[in-house]
Order: sequence, then structure tokens, then C-alpha cells
Amino acid sequence: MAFARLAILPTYKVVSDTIEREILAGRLTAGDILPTETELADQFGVTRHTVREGIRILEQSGLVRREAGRRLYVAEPHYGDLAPRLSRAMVMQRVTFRELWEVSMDLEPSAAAHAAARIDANRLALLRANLVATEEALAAGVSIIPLDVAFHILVAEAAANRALLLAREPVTQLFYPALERLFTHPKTAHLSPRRLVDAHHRIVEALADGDADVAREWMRKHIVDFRRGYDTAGLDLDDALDPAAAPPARPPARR
Amino acid sequence: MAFARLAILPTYKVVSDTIEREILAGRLTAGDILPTETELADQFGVTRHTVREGIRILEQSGLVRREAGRRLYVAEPHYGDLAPRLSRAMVMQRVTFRELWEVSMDLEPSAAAHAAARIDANRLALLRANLVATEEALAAGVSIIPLDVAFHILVAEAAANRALLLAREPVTQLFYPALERLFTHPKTAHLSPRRLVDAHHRIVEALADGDADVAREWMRKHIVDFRRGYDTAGLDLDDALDPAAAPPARPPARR
DNA sequence: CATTGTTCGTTTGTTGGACAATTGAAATAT
DNA sequence: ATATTTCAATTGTCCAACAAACGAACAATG
Repeated sequence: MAFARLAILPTYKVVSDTIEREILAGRLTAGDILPTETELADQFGVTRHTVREGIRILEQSGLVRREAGRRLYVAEPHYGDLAPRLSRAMVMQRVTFRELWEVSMDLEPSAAAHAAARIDANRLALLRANLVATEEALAAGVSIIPLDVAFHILVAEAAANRALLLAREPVTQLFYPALERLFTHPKTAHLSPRRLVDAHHRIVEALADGDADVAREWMRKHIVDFRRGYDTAGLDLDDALDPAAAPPARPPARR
Repeated sequence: MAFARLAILPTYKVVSDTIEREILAGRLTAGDILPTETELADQFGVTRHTVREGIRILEQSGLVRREAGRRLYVAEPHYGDLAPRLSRAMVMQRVTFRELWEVSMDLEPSAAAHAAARIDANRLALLRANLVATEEALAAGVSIIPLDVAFHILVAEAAANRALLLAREPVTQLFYPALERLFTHPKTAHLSPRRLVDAHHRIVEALADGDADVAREWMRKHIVDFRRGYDTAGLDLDDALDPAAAPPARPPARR
């Protein structure tokens, strides 16, 4: 007979797995304060340093959180915690604009359609405010890309689908910054962002009307335009993205 | 006037950020061996413990890897490393079957369509083998869900879009296991998985023919069927998923 | 009375040094 | 040349200590 390979894990990994299991099983729930590092070390029968290494792992998956120097508590992992890592993974794998565009073509129109059915007055107001701000940025001649990113996030959030939000987030983080290059590119200097803003207006109107089909269709045209701009600029769809596009991990809250 | 919050980071975080920056900037590339912990500690002017905590963070994002007890090297983060964490995040946020289904309705048909244009002979052979295995499982009366999951992954890989692959992976990891409940549910016992297998056959044929429209359409029907089954079983689309569905992080390679 | 300073116990962040276990490679024996 | 035995290098873990930051409670200040 033969024995299977023994799964020998370093102690710090066992520590993180053990705590993780308690959280996933629901015996520890969001907001619960964990024991202090010293207590954990005593309970597990290991050194505090080993516990600390385990904690570092848990923090990375967003299962626990600590606000600088304070006690550790259980948290619900938020997609925003994980999306930057995904974006970096894509950059390192030299994902192309075409790949991002294809996914956006699937998810963004769909998000708009769902949003039409589910949007509330509050978020609609935020979208209208975004339109105003975009018009102002346009008039002032500053970049509208950040506002464009915000627009698409608002629409996606209005779709009330967290799986969708999570799926599109890392794509968005790379997709829209890639457009910055577009609007500052010499060959597209003549291209007015007017068309982009008009599409946004149409989409918001459709959302306000609750018209899913129109919302979907305008979003589709809007995403198609991005690709068209890319072509017009003479950029190669199949070039890898600029590594500088990788978003920085946001600093932890510190209050 | 008001001052901005000071960005004071713990040393271990500075360590991980610094190494990360070198990797992202391309000054360290995949396969490079990092200095030993002691050397890093000397170079940074901190203790080895502090370096180790920083390393734990980098390992989690997949940027560096270490095979148990050996030197640290730079790695390309693979989506497989990150997807489980995303799945867990969704479970903890009590994502519903409806949300997963909506995203699948967007991504799976699209993946099939792209695959029709890009699939190679090798992967087509794998898909055919999957069909055979599924028929056998069906005849033997064992669960076909694992094979179903494998089928959809093969199709998605054939689409040659890593952003798509990354976006759908965490959804898939939860979606298909949820179907296990379906086929073992008393109310759907009469439902034959025959329909599922037929759809798979149609899709593979369409891929072999390079017919994107047919591939997309059959995949669409296939995903619609899942929802229909869910309704038939009398399960509530808007119930949170079973927490037990959260996939375990796979143990690290250890050779 | 609101703000500022003081003190104190608790907890995290970081350091130092130590050692067993494992690994990779060099040196030795067969 | 191949197998075996050292041996130095490196990781994983431990123990002990202290500085820094925080929370709270309370005194002092204007």
C-alpha cells in the first residue's frame, strides 16, 4: 500500500485557517472582536509572532480588520478590498484592451438593463449630479475620466447585483484608465468627449423611465464607442496594458 | 486650513509595498529569486520578523511564492489564487442564486461565442472527452456536476480572454455547486439531466463548426434551464447561498 | 464649561537573539 | 561515476523585552 502525501502546513497557516474556519462557519460574525494576540498565542499554544503572521494572511482576504494599533475584529470582506489585487493580476498577465472591452461589452449593458428595473430615487439623484459634474469638467477642460468611472460604478451599483459588481470591478479599474490615454492622444484630439456625455444622458433618462431595453442599448453603443476611439487613435487592441495602470492598494482606514 | 491625514504605515506594510513596487515596475520579474529574509532585513534595516510579515502579505496577492522551506521567488499571480477569496466574499455577503444566475447569463453565452471563433483542436478534444465522461457518469448514476463545472471552464478557457476567465471564476465556483442541491432535490428527482447533457453536445458541435451564434444561443438556453430547474424545485432564487459552498483555499504545492 | 494636560493599564508594533528542521550543494567514500 | 555523507545556508518557530499608540479617567487650565 501507499500513503498519501502528508499535508504539513506551517503553523502560521494553521492559525489563519483555524480562525478562518470559525468565521466561515458563522461562529464568529462580522463585528466580533477577536482575542488579543497574546491570548490567541496562549490558546493556540504558539508564539505571538506566529499568530501575527497568521493574522496578516486573514487581513489580506478581508475577513478580519484592524484599525491601526487597535484590536482585531471580524469583518465582511468587501469587493473593494479584493478588486485591486485582481487588477494587478490582470496587468501582470499582460491582459489586452480587447479582453477588457469584450467583458465590458457583456457586463455594462446588462448592468444598465438591471439598473433600469431596480434603481431608487437616491441613486438616480447621484447619477444626475454626476452628469452635471461631467458637464462642468467638460467646460473647464479637465479630464472627465474619473467622473466616467464613477458613472459606471453608480450604474452597476444600481443594478443591485453584488456578483455583477464584483465581476466588473477589476475590469473597470483597468478599462477606464486606459481611456485616459485615448482622450489625450494626439490623433483623437479632434474627437470630442461630447458623444460620451450624450450617451450618459441617454442612459440616465432610460433609467429614470425604467426602460431596460433603451438603457441596455445606449450603454452598448457607449462601450462600442470606446473601442472605436481606440481604433481611431491607431492603438493596437492587442497590446498589453500599461503596467502603471495597476491601481495601488488603498491605505487602510485609520481613525 | 486643514491638514490631510498622515499616511503612517506599519513597517511590515512598507516592506511589502516596496517589494511590490519593484515587481509591478518590472525590475523584478517572474522567476527571479528574492534575497533571503536575513538579507532583506539587513537591506531594509529592519528585523527579520518584520520582513516575514511583509512577505506573508505579498504571498497572499500571489506576487511572490515560496515552496515550503525554500527560497522566495517572484511569480505571476494566477486567477486561481484569487478566485476562492472572491467566492468567500460573495458567500459572506449572502449573495443569492439570482445574482449569480444573472452574471452567468451575461458571461457564459458570451464565452461560448468567443470560443467558437478561437478554440483549437486540443481543447476541442478535451471538450469531447468531457462529453464522454459525462455520459458515463450519467449511466453510472453519479453526480455530473463536477464534470459540468469542468465543461464550462473549458469553454471559458477556449474563449481566450483572461479578463473573462477571471470575472466568471468566482461566480462559477458558487453557481454550479448550488446546482448540486438541485439535482438531489426531491421535487426535481423526475427531472432528467438529459437536457443538460444534450445542451453540452449542441454547444460542442457549434464550437467545432465555429458557429458563434449557435454556440451562444445554446449556452443561453442551457443557463436558462438552470434557473427553470431552481424554480421547479420550489427553491427561492433570493435566498442566500449555503455558506458551506465557500471553497477552501487549496493547499500550497509542496514538493 | 470646554479644552488641554496627565496618568495608567492594555495592546500592538518592532527588536534582539536563539535553535531545530530542512534543503542544496559540496566533499567524501564506494 | 554513483552513492553517501557532511556541512553551511535558510526557513520556521520560540522566548523575552520594550517602545509607541490608544482609551479612559481625571485633574488642571483659561
